[in-house]
Amino acid sequence: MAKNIQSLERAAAMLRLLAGGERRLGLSDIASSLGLAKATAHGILRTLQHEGFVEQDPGSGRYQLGAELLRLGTTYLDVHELRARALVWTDDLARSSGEAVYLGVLHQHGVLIVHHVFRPDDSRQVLEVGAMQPLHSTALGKVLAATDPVAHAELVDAKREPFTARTVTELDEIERTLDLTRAQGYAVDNEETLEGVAAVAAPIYDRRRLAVGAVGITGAVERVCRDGELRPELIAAVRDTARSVSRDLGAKPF
Amino acid sequence: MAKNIQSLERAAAMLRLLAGGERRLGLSDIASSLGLAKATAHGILRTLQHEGFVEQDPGSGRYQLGAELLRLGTTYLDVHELRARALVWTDDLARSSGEAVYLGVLHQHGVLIVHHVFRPDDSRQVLEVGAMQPLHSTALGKVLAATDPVAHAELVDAKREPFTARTVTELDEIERTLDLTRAQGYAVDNEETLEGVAAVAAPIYDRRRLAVGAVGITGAVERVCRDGELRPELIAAVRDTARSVSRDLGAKPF
DNA sequence: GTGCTCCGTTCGACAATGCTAAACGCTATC
DNA sequence: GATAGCGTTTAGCATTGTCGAACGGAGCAC
Repeated sequence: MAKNIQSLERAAAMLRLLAGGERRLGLSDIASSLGLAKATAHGILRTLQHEGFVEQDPGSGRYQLGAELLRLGTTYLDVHELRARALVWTDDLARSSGEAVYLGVLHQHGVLIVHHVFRPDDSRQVLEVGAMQPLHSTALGKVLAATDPVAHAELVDAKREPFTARTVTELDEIERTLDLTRAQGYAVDNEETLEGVAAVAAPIYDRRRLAVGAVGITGAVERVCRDGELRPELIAAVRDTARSVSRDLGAKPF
Repeated sequence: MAKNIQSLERAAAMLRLLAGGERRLGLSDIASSLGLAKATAHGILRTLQHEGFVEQDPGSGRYQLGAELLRLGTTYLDVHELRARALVWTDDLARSSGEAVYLGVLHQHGVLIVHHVFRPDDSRQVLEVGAMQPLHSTALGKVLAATDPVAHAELVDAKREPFTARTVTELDEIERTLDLTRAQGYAVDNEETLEGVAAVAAPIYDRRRLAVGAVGITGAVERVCRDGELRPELIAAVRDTARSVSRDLGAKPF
C-alpha cells in the first residue's frame, strides 16, 4: 500500500493532541510530544492556524483547536445520510419511550454519537453529539461489534475498562454476549457503563445489508427495567425504530 | 512572511470543498475543482481518509467529510473558554426573556454560533451550533463588526446580500449603524436577515477589554418588538448577560 | 456482446517542498 | 543583570510530495 503524506499525518496528530486533556499547548510541548523539531511543528501550526483549524492565544502564545473544526464537524452532521434518515424516527422513539435516544456509528476505537434526542421531560440535559462511547460495555457498542467485523476487531484489540462492578471485560464472555446480540437482534447495557443506568440498542442496515450504525435508548434502571431486565416494550420500540431507519436506507425487510 | 505548507493548504481546501453544496464528490471532480492532478488529489484523500477526516463511499467510490471532524469540532466546543463561561448566564437569559439565545464568535467572513439555548417552550427547534451568520445584517454580526477591527474589515470586504427588503447593504449606512452600536452598547436586527424575525445582541469582552464574542436573543417581531422597536427590557437583559459573561472572563466593569 | 469513456488507483522519476539546525528577539524568573 | 526557555525566522539540503502515464473495472451506447 502506498504511503500516506507525512505532513498531513503530523497535522492530524497535532489536532488530536490539542483535543486531548489540556485546553491549550505551547509550541515546544507540541513539538516534543510528537518528536518533531520546533521549526517543523511551527510550520504545521502556522498553516493550520491560517486555515482556521488552530488558534493561538495572543497573550500566552499557546495553541488550541480552531473554529473551522466546529464548522466542518457540523457540516459532517448536516450531510450524514444515516442521521438525516433517522431524525424523524428518533423523535418518535423518544416520545413513545419517554427516554433519551442516541444514534451511533463506528469511529476509530469506539462509537461516535451522531444524533441525540433529549428525554422528553423538563430536566436539564447535556447534548452528547460528538461524544465517543466504548464498544465493550455500551448497548450501541455491542450492537456495532456484533454486526460489523471492523468494529469487532476494534473491540478485541481495545483495552476493556471495568467502568462498574457489572462491566464484562473477559473476551470469551463478551463473545457470548455478541452471539446473543446477533441471535436476538438487540444488545443491552445493564449498568455496565454507568451505575444506575441501563440501555438497549438495535442495528441499522443499509441497502446492502451492511450495518452502518445503531440506535438505542438510555435511562435510569428504575424506569427502563422491570424485575432486573429491560422492559420488553422498550426493546420492541427500539427494534421497530431500527427497522424503520433501515428501510429508509434501502434495506429490504427479511 | 514564511510560506505555509502546500499539502496542508490543499487538504484544507479539499475539506472545504466537501463541505460545500454536494454531499459527496468524486476524485476527478475534486481534482479538477482544485486544479490538481488526480494522483495528487488521491494521495491527499487517502491520507485524510486514513486519519478519519474523509470517508469514501464503498459503492460509488465518492468521498465525503469524515467523523473525526465531528469529534474535533465537539472538542473545540468543550474547551472553548467563552462558551464555558457563558453557559449558565445564557440559560438564565433564555428563561428570563422567553426567547432563543445565541452566542457567536468571529470566524472567517462571518459569525460562528458556538452556543444556542432553545426558546423555553415546547416548539420543535433546530440546534444551530456550528452555523455561520452574516456580519452585515445580524445583531451578532453588527456587534462583532462594531467592536473588533478584524470583523469590521471582513464586513467591509464582504458581499452584503439583501436578505429582506429591510436589509441595509450601503456601507455608509452600515457604518452609521456601527457607530450607533458602539455608542449604545448593543445592536439590533429588525427583520434584516429573516422576515418576521428580530434580534438584539451585545458584546462580550475579555480581561484586556478585547471583544471576544457576542450574545443575543432572537424571536418573532410580534414578541420581541413593541411599537416597531425592540422591547427595552429585552435589551437590558441581553446587556446584563453580556456584562456577566465579560466579568467571568476577567473584564473589569467600567 | 463489443467497444468506448471515464472512473479510482498505482507506480516511478524528479523537482519542489518540507524539514530542521542554528540563530534571533522577547519575556519571565531568579 | 543574567539566564533559561519561549515562539519565530532563515537558509541549505535531503526527502517527500507531485504528477504523467498506465492500469483494471464499471457503466453506457450501439
